[in-house]
Amino acid sequence: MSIFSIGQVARKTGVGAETIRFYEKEGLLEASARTKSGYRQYNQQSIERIHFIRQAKYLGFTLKEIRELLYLLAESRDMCQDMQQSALLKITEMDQKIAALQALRIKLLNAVMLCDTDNGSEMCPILNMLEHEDIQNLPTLNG
Amino acid sequence: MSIFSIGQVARKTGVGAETIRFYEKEGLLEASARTKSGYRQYNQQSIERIHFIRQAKYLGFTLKEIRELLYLLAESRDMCQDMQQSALLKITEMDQKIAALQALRIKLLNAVMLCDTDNGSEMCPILNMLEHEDIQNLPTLNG
DNA sequence: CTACACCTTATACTATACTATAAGGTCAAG
DNA sequence: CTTGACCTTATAGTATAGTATAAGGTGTAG
Repeated sequence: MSIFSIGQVARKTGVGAETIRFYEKEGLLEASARTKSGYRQYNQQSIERIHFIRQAKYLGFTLKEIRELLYLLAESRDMCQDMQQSALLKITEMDQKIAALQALRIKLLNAVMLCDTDNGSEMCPILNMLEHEDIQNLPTLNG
Repeated sequence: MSIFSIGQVARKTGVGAETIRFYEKEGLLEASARTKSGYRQYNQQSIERIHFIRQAKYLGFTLKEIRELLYLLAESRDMCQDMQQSALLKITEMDQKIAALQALRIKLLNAVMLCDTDNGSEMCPILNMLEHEDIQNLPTLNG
């Protein structure tokens, strides 16, 4: 398994090296192994963990929440009742987030659909896009 | 149609009055009507708009993005081609967010399912919950 | 007409999540 | 054996999104 320096991980993940150190300080990344001279050493798993953090951040979770998520995901093997309850709460929260995003998506799509499709020779771009299947999971309108 | 003071709106939305003024300053809420003495006046629509802002924030959008979303939703009637493209981009982004959340949800659910269901007399809480249909849209595992 | 809750603006402070800088140590290439 | 790109820590600065405070005006109840 190959080992990466903080700079290499930074380039691979698109996250600044200072941010990676910051995540370590904040307990999102466990303190990595070090070379004799003190350089941090990372592996493929570290990179995936950073990707996970960025993704969760993008989905509206705070670093504190992401720390909890990582903990829940990591410790699943010996999860106690409390942790399971906590995990189920998170899952329910995600269900609600998904439903809310779907509603917002449809709202915006409806707004777009109100456009005048008869303006000149150009076809409404939304209809164009749908024909080319650039949009996945087309919902039923007003659904 | 009834009219509300900033304090009433704050109580109705659970958002501080200072935050409502802050949103106005940031262009998320149009400058509201005023009484002769200068008091802000809000209506039901203002309240819905604030709910929308909070919801979108919760879903991981920045205030800047929310300002754009509000604009796209409001101006749909005379949307030009550019705005439509912009709206479609947002919809695609939301599709990706939804897919990512669904994936994360399943990941967490899988982690929970690894629990030992034979620990004493108590049933695994996840199975309990599923039986009681507290969780909507049960996904196929590993799907 | 005076409390008291509420409103106004302006300004300052806070938390979160980075991002940059300084001062110095490491390491491979030339 | 020095140059330059990299690493280290510590500390300071920034952007975003509020949150609090000060100093004062408004409105209604007693």
